Amino acid sequence: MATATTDPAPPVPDEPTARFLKALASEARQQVMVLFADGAELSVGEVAERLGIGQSTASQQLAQLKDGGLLTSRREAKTVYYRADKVRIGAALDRLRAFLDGCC
Amino acid sequence: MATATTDPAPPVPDEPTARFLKALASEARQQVMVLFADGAELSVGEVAERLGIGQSTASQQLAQLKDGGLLTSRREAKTVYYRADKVRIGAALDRLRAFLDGCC
DNA sequence: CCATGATTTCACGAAATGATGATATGAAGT
DNA sequence: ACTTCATATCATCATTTCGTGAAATCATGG
Repeated sequence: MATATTDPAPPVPDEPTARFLKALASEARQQVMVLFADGAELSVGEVAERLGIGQSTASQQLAQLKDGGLLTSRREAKTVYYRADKVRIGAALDRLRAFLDGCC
Repeated sequence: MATATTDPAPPVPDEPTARFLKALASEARQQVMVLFADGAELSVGEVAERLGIGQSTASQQLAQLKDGGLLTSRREAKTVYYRADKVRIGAALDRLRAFLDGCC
């Protein structure tokens, strides 16, 4: 059989897509994303500075965007550089389209 | 000139796209959307019943989804029928892709 | 191993969002 | 006009999210 016993109520869209949507559904995080145009690579501190927000705030937003599959991070010595993850963004958009296609 | 005096800080993605994202960034509303598969047309009461939520809650969720461009409504006598708005959904996805394309 | 620089994690108050019941609006039918 | 049914709006409360500063972690250099 394909599934087990109970079919435990699918999360509707899959978890990754849900996280993608939540990550992007905040104007603050949308503004963060804009900074990463043209494959720009920015550290947490730079993001905080450019947006005029606290450094811990920036760190959390970036983490959520990374969790949502929009950013990747790379550590170089002490500083962590983030950049847009084109591949996963594309995949997320495809999943979103698939969900909307399949649901309506 | 193209713009006026101050350039009042662009909303980042346009308003409609922002509303689209916010509307979809809630698991409750995602579950609502699933009900509208295959062009199904449902009244507020039916949505409330199928999800086991209050009638006012359903009404508000549907309103937000409509505002986000995912649903249309049509009134027939006393009852209001909602259904998925394929056209506007497609447009929203295109705008979202454009934003993500242009920003990263 | 200690000091430093950068980021992450934590706890907290403030603001936004979510769900609910009660009330109001709208559309028919009598 | 009055009643009824369905939906929308309102006031309220519980939950979640957001932003901040303090403390903890992590990686490096001396």
